[in-house]
Amino acid sequence: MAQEKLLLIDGSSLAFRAFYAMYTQMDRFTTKDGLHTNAIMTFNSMLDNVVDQFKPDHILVAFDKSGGTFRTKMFSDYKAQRDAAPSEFLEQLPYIHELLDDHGIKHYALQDYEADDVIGTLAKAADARGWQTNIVTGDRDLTQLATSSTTVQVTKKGVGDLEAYTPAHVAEKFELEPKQIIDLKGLMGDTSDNYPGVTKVGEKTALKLLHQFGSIENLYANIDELKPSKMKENLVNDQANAEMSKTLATIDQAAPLTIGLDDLAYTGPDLDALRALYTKLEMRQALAHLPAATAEKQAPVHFVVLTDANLAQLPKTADPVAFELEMLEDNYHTAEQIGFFIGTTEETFVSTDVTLLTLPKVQNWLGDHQLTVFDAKRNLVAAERLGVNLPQIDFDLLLASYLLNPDQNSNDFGQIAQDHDYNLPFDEAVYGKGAKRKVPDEESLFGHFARKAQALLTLRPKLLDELKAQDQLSLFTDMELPLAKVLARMEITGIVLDSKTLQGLGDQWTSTMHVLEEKIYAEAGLKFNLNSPKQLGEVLFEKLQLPVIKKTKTGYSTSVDVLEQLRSASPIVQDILDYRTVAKLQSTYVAGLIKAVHPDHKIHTRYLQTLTQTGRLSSVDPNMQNIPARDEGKQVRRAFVPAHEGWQIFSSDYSQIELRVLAHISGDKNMQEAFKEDRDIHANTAMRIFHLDSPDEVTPDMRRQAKATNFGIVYGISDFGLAKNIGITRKQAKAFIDGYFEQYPQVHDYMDEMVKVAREQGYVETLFHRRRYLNDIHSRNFNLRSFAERTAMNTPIQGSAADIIKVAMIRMQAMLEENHLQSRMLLQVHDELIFEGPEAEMAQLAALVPKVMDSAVKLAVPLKVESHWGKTWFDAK
DNA sequence: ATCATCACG
DNA sequence: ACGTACGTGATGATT
Repeated sequence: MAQEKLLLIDGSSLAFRAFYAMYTQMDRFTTKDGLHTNAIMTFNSMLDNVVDQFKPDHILVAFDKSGGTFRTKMFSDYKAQRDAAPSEFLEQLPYIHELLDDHGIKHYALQDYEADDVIGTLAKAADARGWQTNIVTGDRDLTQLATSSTTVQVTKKGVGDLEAYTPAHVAEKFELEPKQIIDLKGLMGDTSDNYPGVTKVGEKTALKLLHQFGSIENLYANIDELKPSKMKENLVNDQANAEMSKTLATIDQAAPLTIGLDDLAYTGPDLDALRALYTKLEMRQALAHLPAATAEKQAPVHFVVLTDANLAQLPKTADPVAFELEMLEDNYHTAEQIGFFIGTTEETFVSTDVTLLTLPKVQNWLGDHQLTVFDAKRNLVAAERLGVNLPQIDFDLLLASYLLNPDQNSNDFGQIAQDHDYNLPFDEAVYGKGAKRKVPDEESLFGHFARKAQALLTLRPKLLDELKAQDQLSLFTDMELPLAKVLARMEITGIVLDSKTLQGLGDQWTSTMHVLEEKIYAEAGLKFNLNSPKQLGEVLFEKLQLPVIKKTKTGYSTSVDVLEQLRSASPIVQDILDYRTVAKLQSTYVAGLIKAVHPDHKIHTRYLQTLTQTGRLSSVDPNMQNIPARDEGKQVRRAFVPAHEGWQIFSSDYSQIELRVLAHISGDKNMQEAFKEDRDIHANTAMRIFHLDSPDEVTPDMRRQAKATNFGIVYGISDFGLAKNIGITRKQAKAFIDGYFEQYPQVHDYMDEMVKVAREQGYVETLFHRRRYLNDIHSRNFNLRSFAERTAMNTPIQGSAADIIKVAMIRMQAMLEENHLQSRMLLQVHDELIFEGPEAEMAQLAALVPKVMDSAVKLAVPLKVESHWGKTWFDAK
């Protein structure tokens, strides 16, 4: 039989380390009931790490017992100087105990003794039995326990790394044996435990003495060997201290334990209990890593494999039907479709033959029922690839979950189900991840399908109730769900990319790049990797000795704002800036976009509808919302062309939508007046903050500064941020902001109000009741709290603007269909919609699109929309 | 996987 | 005294 392995954990010390390791981020880790979980989470992952690493057969976690110990009785000041543990820590301790119970790990504390003594006693017993022991602690004093079969693992900075103290390692570090560690502590004392040692003796001196004498006892027996000195005087005077300190530092290896080694057998966690605890504590990471969520360990489920012979079994029902067309990859435009399920209240029908869906019988059946899905857009696009229509999706678990709380950052079905207290294996657990992702055996796959179907039908009424309770039913039913269908249509339509045109541009940029490269190498006097900020930093700030303006945490900053300040210092700087520009265009917008073109010569982006915290969309594979719009990069837009000869690209954008939203929700009369009279809002702001009488007095520079201030206001202003942005002093920026709030007083009230609302109810809302929770609003950490406050001010503005364009998109799609136009909507870029259509329809679009967009919602100020069209996206400006 | 950088609104 | 503008995604380098 292999050697028994024992793991002893200093629970008190590790819990403390865990708490302080995440101390600065503490307020990010709280449950909705306000319980801090940072120590619990960190302790949990430390536990997983060490159990994984040492694979013990026996485990004990020892804690200090509250109240005094035999050491306090001996020396009343022992640990007396310590502050009481923070309440945020103490509230977590009971949960750490519960966590250990659920992990199946014994924990123990003994009256009058410290965790060290419990550990020391057990380690000694284990040594006697010839077991192999690892002790995990944050306290170096425990290294005195190291023996040939006991290793003391001490946490290094943070909690991730362990330093293994074997007798050999102790010898290497201190030239001492483990048992001499207590002599070391006796001489040095310990400030954290508050015992004295010998005056003026620190680690250096203590080590020297011990190398000479071996122990405190031997030192005092032979003290005459020391030449007279201040140190010797101190030693003599403090002999009692030294001896007492040594006793205090000595771990009692014969503590009267009421448990023994045989009580410590470790057989693994109670996964159901752990899952329940993790769920209760909202520990999503931990839940995700729980190995239990595999199909095998789930209760068996029933399903029927659908074939063309048993289609008649699909029952007619008025109840909701769960549906999914499953793919293992993110990109549903191209992913292999591995199967589907149709789940009714009674039975789940499954198949890997997705062509069954194309049979008229199945299509008709699907058309006759209300479908409940996870990710409507994904299913719509995938079905369309088969030529299948899903006309009646009326619930989307992913979307509903996102609206209830947008900060869920997962789109794993199992994860979302678990977030709503429904136990469903993660997709990741059933399918694997990364290179290991594959279609599982049919039994697992179909079992997973059937469980998902049940989850959908169970969670649907629950989430609908919650949406209703949060006043978000209309947001869900009338906005997000219809939008999913509109977005699916836009993604499927795609936009044609003229790769030849783009490649032509790319060739020019590539040659510019080569010229600049050579020039820069010559100026630098060496060749290096220009794309490496690290190497570039060395060249600029070490070789060329340019002044360092800013540092990043890894080295010198070489970002644009830094380089711009260095432009006059050396001609190399401008060349680097130019190189950066063309390198970016070439790699991201030429090579990158060409790589993303589908065989139909089109780009089919995917809009992420459940990602942003504000309600905006985002766009991936490729990102079509950050195509260059200014300067040379704008040429890229020439490569985006209509799908047909004689068609054009048409674009409409909201003018100043965020400031108009602000004027509306703040109710500010002065700002509303400016918009009602269609004035240039930035010039208007300039007149007000610079106290001018006429628009003629506004200089371009005043307007620029006023514009930056307007933006700053929308972002949740700070004088520092504004100062940095427009290159004025912080004092001047402060004056701008004060002036601004004087001129737009209700904007000021709005800012205060949003922060107050966030504090009182824990979240802020948009015009359409989109919600964002701001846990950090109560943080004691200035940075986190300030960030939450700015977010409270910005989110209703950015989010309401996002709501408005979403409404416009839904109406716009309907209008295109009603008017039987060939034109179609292709892209959305936050405040802008892009279409393509026959040249003959351009005039109609020019009338229709702005009308739909500016009437999407009725605000206290008008919405203004501007339109352009032309042969390419570049020309639609 | 994370960082620094830079593209967009 | 603290050290900050809001929301995103892709790239190449580095770990």
